[in-house]
Amino acid sequence: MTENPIRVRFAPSPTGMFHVGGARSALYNWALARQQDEGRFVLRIEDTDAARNKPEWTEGIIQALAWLGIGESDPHFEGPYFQSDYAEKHRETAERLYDEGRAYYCDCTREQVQERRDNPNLGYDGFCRDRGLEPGPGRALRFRVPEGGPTVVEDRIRGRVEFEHTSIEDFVVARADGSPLFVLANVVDDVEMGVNTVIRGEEHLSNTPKQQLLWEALGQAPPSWAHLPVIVNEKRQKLSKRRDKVALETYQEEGFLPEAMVNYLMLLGWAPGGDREIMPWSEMAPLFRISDVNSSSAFFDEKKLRAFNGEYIRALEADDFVERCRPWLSPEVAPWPEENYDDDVFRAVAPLAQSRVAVLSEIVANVDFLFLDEPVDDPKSWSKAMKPETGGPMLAAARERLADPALSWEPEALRAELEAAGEGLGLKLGKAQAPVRVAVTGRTVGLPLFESLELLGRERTLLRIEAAQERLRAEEAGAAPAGADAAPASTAEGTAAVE
RNA sequence: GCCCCCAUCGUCUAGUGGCCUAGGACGCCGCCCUUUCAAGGCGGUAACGCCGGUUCGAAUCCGGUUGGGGGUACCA
Repeated sequence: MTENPIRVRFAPSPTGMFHVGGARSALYNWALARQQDEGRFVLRIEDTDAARNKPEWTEGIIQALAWLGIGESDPHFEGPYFQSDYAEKHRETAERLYDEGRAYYCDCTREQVQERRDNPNLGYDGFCRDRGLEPGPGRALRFRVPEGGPTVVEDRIRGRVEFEHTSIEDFVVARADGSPLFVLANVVDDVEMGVNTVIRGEEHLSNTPKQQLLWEALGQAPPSWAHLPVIVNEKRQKLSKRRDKVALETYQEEGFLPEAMVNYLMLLGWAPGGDREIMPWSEMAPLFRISDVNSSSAFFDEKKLRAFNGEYIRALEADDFVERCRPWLSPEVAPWPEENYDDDVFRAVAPLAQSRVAVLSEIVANVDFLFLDEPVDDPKSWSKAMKPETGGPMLAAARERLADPALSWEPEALRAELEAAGEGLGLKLGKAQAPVRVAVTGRTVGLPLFESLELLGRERTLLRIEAAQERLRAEEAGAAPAGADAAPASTAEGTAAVE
């Protein structure tokens, strides 16, 4: 027997941001569509809510999908379709439901329904079921839920789920103005587009019996359903736009690699087996089985995502890493004056930074000392490294040695000089390098120091050490003898600002 | 309230009656390496919610319970 090729769909509504849950859902759908030669991933933009819909939001959806590797260039991709283009079909279908007695008009207001029902637990009471109301102003169209029995949803993740018809109210399928509701429009479109497999979030599970009833009422065999577990925050609540970090775009801006994001997202509810987690999409996608997806909710763990991202970054070819960093180095966003930037210098340091960044945006803090006029002022680093007993003396010793014009300005020699300078003060290299590092880069942590100095150059290195010495002297002169912890620091900052 | 879903380390998961004194990964902790920080290497911490059944045998099957979650719109 030959199976019909799978037709899945991804049907986001434009909201101005792309939800990570939607991203996972899209990926699962995409994996399935690509497993069959004729498999199709249908993109439909559910743009009927004109009130909150902007054209650029649709573009955002397409771009986000493309970032994930889902796009128009692939033959498995179909669309995008726009729900708004099918408005006529929606209305026709609503009429048809009415004509065939599967739906009826209702003029009850919410208040009337509420007053009438004896049991506040029930929804609509079916008051207008047999009143034979004609279409007209103020009249919504309600689906006539069959009297007996349950509707059984066969879910490929959850198995058999039964909904007694007594617990499904006669739901509205079209508003009084004739416009269709999600529950109807969604089904009509799926029928129209030949969708045979619906994979979506668990929040839609309770819509499913209603939609299945609709498919049947339209004389169609319902699709194969699969409801994915919700993605939750640390408090185990569904990730919400309002309170959680859910926008794919945000992760992209921070410098998460799409490969890492895709890998991580695939693992939220599913595992390829064999104790493997880091796996490229090309290997992962063929292994994906919808029936193997977990049914319990999954916490979106950014820590683990970062770990994955770091792995992917480290695995990048050196040149690729440089290219991927570019967006954070561009003049529009970089903190340094444009003319200070030197691409050769960046290419030279990049390999040192590659194992040190978990997300690409961190590249900036790693290399900014090379392009800034002055190193950043980080008070914590300063106070930690510039202890009175060691800071000044170490800077002085370092300056003297590094100023020697005979010194060859390369890492090994620089190391030897600083080591010797430290020895003279009874400091091991670990301690000795700290004041120099802070004087030159502004921070206690960073790239390997001697390579950094080499790239910075003798002149700028010496200038920065001298500037730091000056600042130290100013602090000593200005520091109140009774000064508390915070007092010298603020004085220091004030001094630095004047410079 | 009502309908529905879910339940293995802190987290994501492996596990579909014996291979489990429960495996991997992230996190966390320790050690090594080391010019800082990373990276890397080595080691450690830590889970089958609870109560009953079924069975020679249960993380795996059944019932209950507790606890989470989703949905309850003329939103999508």
